[in-house]
Amino acid sequence: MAPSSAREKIIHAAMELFWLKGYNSTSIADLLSRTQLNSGSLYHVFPSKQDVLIGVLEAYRDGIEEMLLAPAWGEIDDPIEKIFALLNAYRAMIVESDCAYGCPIGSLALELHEPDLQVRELLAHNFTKWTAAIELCIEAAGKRLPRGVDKVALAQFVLTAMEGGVMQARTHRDVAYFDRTIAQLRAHFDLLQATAKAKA
Amino acid sequence: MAPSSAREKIIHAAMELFWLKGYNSTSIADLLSRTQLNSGSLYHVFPSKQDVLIGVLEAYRDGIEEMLLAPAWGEIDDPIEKIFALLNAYRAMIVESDCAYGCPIGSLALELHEPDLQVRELLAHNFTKWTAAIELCIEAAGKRLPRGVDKVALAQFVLTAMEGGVMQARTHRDVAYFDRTIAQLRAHFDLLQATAKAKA
DNA sequence: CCGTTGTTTGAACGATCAATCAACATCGAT
DNA sequence: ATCGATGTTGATTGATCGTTCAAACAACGG
Repeated sequence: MAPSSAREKIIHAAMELFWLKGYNSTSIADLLSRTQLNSGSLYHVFPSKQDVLIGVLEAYRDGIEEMLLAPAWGEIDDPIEKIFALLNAYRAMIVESDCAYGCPIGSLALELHEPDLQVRELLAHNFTKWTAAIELCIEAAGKRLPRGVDKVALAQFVLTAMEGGVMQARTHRDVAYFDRTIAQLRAHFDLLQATAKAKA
Repeated sequence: MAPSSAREKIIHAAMELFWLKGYNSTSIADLLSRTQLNSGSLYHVFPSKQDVLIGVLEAYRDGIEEMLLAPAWGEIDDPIEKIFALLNAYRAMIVESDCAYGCPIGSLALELHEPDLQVRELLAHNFTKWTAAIELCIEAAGKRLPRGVDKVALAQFVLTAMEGGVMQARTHRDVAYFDRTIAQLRAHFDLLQATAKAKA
């Protein structure tokens, strides 16, 4: 690990702390003790705490391919299996944290009740990039899905299932809630594929 | 409106403020100015801020029938339509708040990162009562749904769709994201009903 | 009228928060 | 060696947070 700049250190620590404790519950002091920096250094790089958040959201946005999609997909080729492999990566995150933490973007999206325009747009952009990746999978599935299917809506539905499943698993501290949600989504995809086949 | 007790005033104000601003961002001072009470009065009724939260979650839990289900269902009899009528009630909440606020329980569930056991159990209980109501609808739908369908999982899937749809609508400040999610859920129910019919 | 019990008052407390800034260190360029 | 630019130090600030408590007040039975 190369000696990272103050900026990188802060972003790295903030990504973890915001995920663990949320934005409001993470104090500047938390970030300083974690990074071994002083407040002046932090404020030299980021004008305010919100700018740290913006940096974090930009890092998630720019890293979605290599940090999330690539590790989740590995050698998987089948487009529909790629969707469920991504969902399985979230499952692993849930299990790893004993059902305490879920999707960092989703948590922030619900925690920040009146975010600035810039923050809200970054949250939205993160969601959009996520669903765009799913959309590509759906497109690649081609004729296995019915002709008339709304690809945008279906991709957003996958995100919905992930976020809703994560929320319930976290609340009940039980992955089974996530698993049942994904099983239902799988059933939905199976039904779609069956109808596509029937019409062919 | 009868002269309510201090306890009722605080719970009422807290339900609104926690919904609008979240738990952490709502200060005791906010509650006091809203209720025109003094801090001593509040702490005479609730030992701590967390006890206010507990009171709020109990109020939601105990009021789900008459505050949520009854108004949403009105004169609707068809069990499957009752499900979508409930979802439509959430849609109305989203629109009314200009896509700023969603499900109060879901927001709290994601905002509180390390809640006490009692708080977590109350959050979970709220979800459970919600899905139990959906489960009754699914059961009432009887043979319109396939025999082997997992009723518990399907009910939780409805909650998933609601929470995920609300989250996206809030983040994008656009109800269309909620609508697309519900449309997908409707498609899922339609497919289930079609297969139930085909097998009959 | 007194005494008792239950409730309200609101100033005050210590903790913690995000943010500041004058002084200081580092270092490449000249 | 000197200088300016760039980055760092960390004590300090003022605001706000949840919470406390001695004193005052209200209601009511005896």
